[in-house]
Amino acid sequence: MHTSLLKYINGHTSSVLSSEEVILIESVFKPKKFKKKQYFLQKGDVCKYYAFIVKGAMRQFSVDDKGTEHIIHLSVENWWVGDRESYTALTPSVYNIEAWEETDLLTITKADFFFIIDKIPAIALMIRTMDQRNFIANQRRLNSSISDTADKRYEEFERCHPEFVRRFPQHLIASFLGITKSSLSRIRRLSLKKTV
Amino acid sequence: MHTSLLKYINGHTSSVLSSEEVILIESVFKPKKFKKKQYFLQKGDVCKYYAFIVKGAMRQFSVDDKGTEHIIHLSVENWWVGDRESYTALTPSVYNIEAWEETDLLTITKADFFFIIDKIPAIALMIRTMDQRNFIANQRRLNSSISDTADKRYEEFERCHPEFVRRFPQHLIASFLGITKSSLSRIRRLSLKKTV
DNA sequence: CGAAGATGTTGTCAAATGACAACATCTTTT
DNA sequence: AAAAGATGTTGTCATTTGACAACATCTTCG
Repeated sequence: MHTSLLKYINGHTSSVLSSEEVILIESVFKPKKFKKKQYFLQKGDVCKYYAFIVKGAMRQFSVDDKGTEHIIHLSVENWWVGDRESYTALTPSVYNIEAWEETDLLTITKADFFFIIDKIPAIALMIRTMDQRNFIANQRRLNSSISDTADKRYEEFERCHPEFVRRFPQHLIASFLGITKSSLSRIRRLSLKKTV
Repeated sequence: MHTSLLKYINGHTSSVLSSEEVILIESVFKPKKFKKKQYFLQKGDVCKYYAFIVKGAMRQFSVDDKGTEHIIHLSVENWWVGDRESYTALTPSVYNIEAWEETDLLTITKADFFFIIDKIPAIALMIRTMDQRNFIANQRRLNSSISDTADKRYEEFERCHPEFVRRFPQHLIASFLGITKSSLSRIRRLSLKKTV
């Protein structure tokens, strides 16, 4: 169960984890299984666990006054899920996180995470790299959301994340891009005409 | 010149910097002055320095095919500026960073930054906290950009960053929010009618 | 002072998008 | 198999926003 996580950690660092480190890591990450539609986090609750996705897919979303859902993140294998704000500040989350497929997670508490950050240099490095990537990805998404038109954003999304287009239904992707499902449907029809 | 930076670093950690650490920090951060409209980073160049703003204000923006500028960040005293992606990957930046006012910076190279991260625990902690905050801020901005209407986004911006509204012209704020200056002008007129 | 530039508002029109609903498929559940 | 639910498309109409231009201030700089 932990092998994909260990690979992930090693992938972020030049040295290899020692066997003591591996044991420590395996002791703090608790495997949990989620069924389709099962919630990992519900709005109003504190996010007690951060989690590494071993297998499956999840979505993080907010719900506005009108009851409309807005997709914040779509995540699959080898990604992390959790609400960082709630996790570190211990405040009630404004987001929901739900399994979209049968999902295997490796969960870790805040205390354990802080503990292994200090104990294992590779983890500290991994976090820095993760934050790094996240920073850049968010920057790009933000840039495209204020700079590009909806059809360009979708085109870009399709190009960068073809597996997501296959794996998540269209209305979730529309919501991720900040448009309605009808609008995305029309954008796709028009872009088809162009290429044909 | 460095006092505001030292305060900033101490503000992120419970312990206080030792005098050796202070000397090391002062040796790697080089003060630089920028005049209004002077570029700190130009699209196509590698971002060789990250910088702490001691005094002044800067803007980071992209320019699209049509020549339209899009504000990515507006930054003032006690904020950091730089293109993290270009800085760490040493790739040409797609952004411009320009002084909007007379600005005093404390700049640091990537090599020096990595060096002091390993040497000074408080710096490592500061970076983690910075990334943390950035992560959360970006998450919120992203959430609002896909969930809220333009008038709500402006209202929120005004509420959270009143000093920015005073300090930067309206068309930059419009661009930051992802709308045109005309549109923002109209949104403001309508919101005035509501409150009156 | 006068010219040039920056900033902000408004008008007009077109394009993009949302809201809402109906409908057709397709999948899952009972 | 039948029913229920999820997904995706399309139509209609209203609203928002963008594009573009004109204009009024206001500031900056020679």
